[in-house]
Amino acid sequence: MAGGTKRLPRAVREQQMLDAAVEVFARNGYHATSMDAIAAEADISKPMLYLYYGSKEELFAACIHREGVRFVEAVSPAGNPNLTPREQVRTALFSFLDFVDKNRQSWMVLYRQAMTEQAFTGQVQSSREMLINLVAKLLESSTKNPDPTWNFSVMAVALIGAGEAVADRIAGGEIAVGEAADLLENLAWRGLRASGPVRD
Amino acid sequence: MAGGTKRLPRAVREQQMLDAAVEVFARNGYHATSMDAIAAEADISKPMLYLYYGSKEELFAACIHREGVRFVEAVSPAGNPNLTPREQVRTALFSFLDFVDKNRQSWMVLYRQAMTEQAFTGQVQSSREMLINLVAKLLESSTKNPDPTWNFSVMAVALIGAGEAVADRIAGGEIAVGEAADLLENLAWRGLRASGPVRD
Amino acid sequence: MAGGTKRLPRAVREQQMLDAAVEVFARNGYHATSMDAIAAEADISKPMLYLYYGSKEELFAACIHREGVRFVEAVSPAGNPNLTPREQVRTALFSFLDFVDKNRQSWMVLYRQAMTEQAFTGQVQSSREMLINLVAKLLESSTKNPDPTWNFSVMAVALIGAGEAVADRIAGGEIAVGEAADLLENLAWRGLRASGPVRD
Amino acid sequence: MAGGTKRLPRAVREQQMLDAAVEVFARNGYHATSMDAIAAEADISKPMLYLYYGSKEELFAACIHREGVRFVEAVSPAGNPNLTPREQVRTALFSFLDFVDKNRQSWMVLYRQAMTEQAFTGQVQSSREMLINLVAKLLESSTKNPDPTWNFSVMAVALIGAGEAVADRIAGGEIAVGEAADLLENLAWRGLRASGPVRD
DNA sequence: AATGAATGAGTTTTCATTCAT
DNA sequence: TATGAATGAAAACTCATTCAT
Repeated sequence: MAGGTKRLPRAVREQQMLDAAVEVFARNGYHATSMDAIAAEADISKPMLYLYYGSKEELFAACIHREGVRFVEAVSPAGNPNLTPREQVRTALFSFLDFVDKNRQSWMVLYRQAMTEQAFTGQVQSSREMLINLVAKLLESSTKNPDPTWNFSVMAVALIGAGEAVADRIAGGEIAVGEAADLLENLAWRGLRASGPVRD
Repeated sequence: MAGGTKRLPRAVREQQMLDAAVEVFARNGYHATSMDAIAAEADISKPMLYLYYGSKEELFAACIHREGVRFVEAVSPAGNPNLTPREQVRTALFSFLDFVDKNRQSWMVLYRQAMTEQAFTGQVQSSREMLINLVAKLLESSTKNPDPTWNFSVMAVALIGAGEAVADRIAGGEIAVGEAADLLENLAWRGLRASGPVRD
Repeated sequence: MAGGTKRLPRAVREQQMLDAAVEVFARNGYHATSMDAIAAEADISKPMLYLYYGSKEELFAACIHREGVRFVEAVSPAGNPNLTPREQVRTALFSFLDFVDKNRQSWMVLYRQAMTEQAFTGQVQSSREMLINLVAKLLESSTKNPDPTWNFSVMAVALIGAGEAVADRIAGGEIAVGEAADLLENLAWRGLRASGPVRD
Repeated sequence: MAGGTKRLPRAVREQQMLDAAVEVFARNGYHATSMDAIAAEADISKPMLYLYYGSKEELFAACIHREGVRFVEAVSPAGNPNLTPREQVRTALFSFLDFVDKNRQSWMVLYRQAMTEQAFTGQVQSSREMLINLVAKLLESSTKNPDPTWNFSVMAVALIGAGEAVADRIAGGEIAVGEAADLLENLAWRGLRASGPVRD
């Protein structure tokens, strides 16, 4: 009853729907979310959802697309070529974690849901792959005399895995962005020596 | 029809069922897996599943329990106190990644599925939390003059996140165990310097 | 296919469904009635039943509620205070038996089914208890110098039991309303002497 | 595990099974009772039930048969021709209500369950019909100058209905046998005048 | 005589999806 | 544009019943 029967321009409706969908998907997961629940959250009728997005799958795809774009927009400005690699890493790390902190639902949907749902891993994985390659390149370019046996790609996987794990804790409100960024930066640059000599 | 209609002793059937369940859950995820599909895979009738495990939820719980035990059994022997911390880490890393490599479905079920399913995160998260604390302790004890601002717990989260990400690639057959173990060990001990001086 | 595929307003469909449900419940009993059978009888799809009534239990509850209301509406006008007690009893008896005669399915559902189904005895028993108390009061108030050892409540139970048994025969088409009403009235007022001196 | 694997003579086993079946049927009703539950209660395996009784329906039939015989055996001695009709009624009433009081489960199964279950009403109804005819005869024979319009059969239905309703309360432990028998006897012989003149 | 093991057939319930207005 | 009404298809779960030992 709340929303009435307003005629809204397409663009507005689209956002309203995506907002609702992201909200509910983030809360309950893809499978446990029904179109009914999304329609209710958006305060519109179910046929509207189908009119605009065709199917649950497409709606979810639209969600991860929008949130993915937001994510990229938030993180990409970090690649400022005037900075040293370490500064670049630091900036990127911070904007990444900050985005997660401020857009917990985005993170949930993109990471927790999309990554797990067979039908969508592809979409997310490919973006992720790009990011990994990017980081791998960055690592390689910032390393003098690279050891030929050294696999930068795997290293990038590990670093990003570390980042995601930490991001997950941030999304859960368990740790703070600044602390996490420092720590990850140190881990990358110095390993566990960060806190003092490690006994070997 | 494939498997015939033998009368099997309870213990055997239990394993046969769990094998099938793990297989299908790993392939399709918890929600997308129907009891029918599991019964078909195990070449038995659905009521047997219910007779032995009571419900889909309990069946899945039995899966993660069995795989969890396997996992712990495979990894725990690593804690040999005669080794240096670094050797301990190296051994643990290797047995972890080796287990994942040889039990890809276990990893899928335990990590990808159980972690995502609202109803089961608890079970897995608590084990994970224990592991994280363990690693945090290990880090702390192996560090001289620990920086009081240093948060070993977050560091453990990051390292384990890195490990999980790498394990995921191993489960996907994309990278090799030995290489991955070296790399993670180095990351932990030396950061990115591993491959040579990093320009700052 | 028989009934066409019209879009009916909610209120109409509700009644159509209840009609079908009462029909089938009365015929087969609660347990032996499947939602499929009711849907078929109502010439609609099963999901509609769930959309409107939520569950088989709630659907049955809705049935006994509607029939209960009908019953009360049919019987309650009898309580006209201008009549003598005996006239009141006579009127009430007649409207009760007449209702049963004209709404056999209602009686079946309310009495035979609802009374027997563990989950619903409560609902019906409490109405019945009220009726019994009402009758007990009526008996007490219409009796001069009541014997203090006399248990009006048990008497009410007996009389209502007699009424129900007779109603059951009426619902079965075995006896006629007028005759039954006379007889019960006499039984209440005069016992078996009704037909002449009883040898002791 | 409790019962072990004793070899019992057929007759004993049969009773053991019927005891269990009556117990569970009385508690949960026919439909809500599973063969599993009965087997468990009897502490035997399900195939035994089928070996002895063929099907759930036949098992239930055996229950109502045995309980019906018990019932008749308990009540029939009442028909002592040396007694006056009123004494006969009094004796019969008492033995009936006493039986119900001491065999609540029998009553539950015979009256509440069997009467409601489509497939069994026949069996019980025919016994009931015989009883009704018996009472009708008794009424007729004990009445001088019977009013030709007087329907003794309906009167018998009413009286037995009253008796059943009261018996139900006795089975529920709500009222005592003696009181109930007195009351029903008075109701039959004197109507509500039992407690003093009724205002007309 | 007795049972552990096994299942076919059915039940309630849910959900993505589509008409008719 | 917008929706109330409606459903096909499938999922989880149960139960009476039987077979092989």
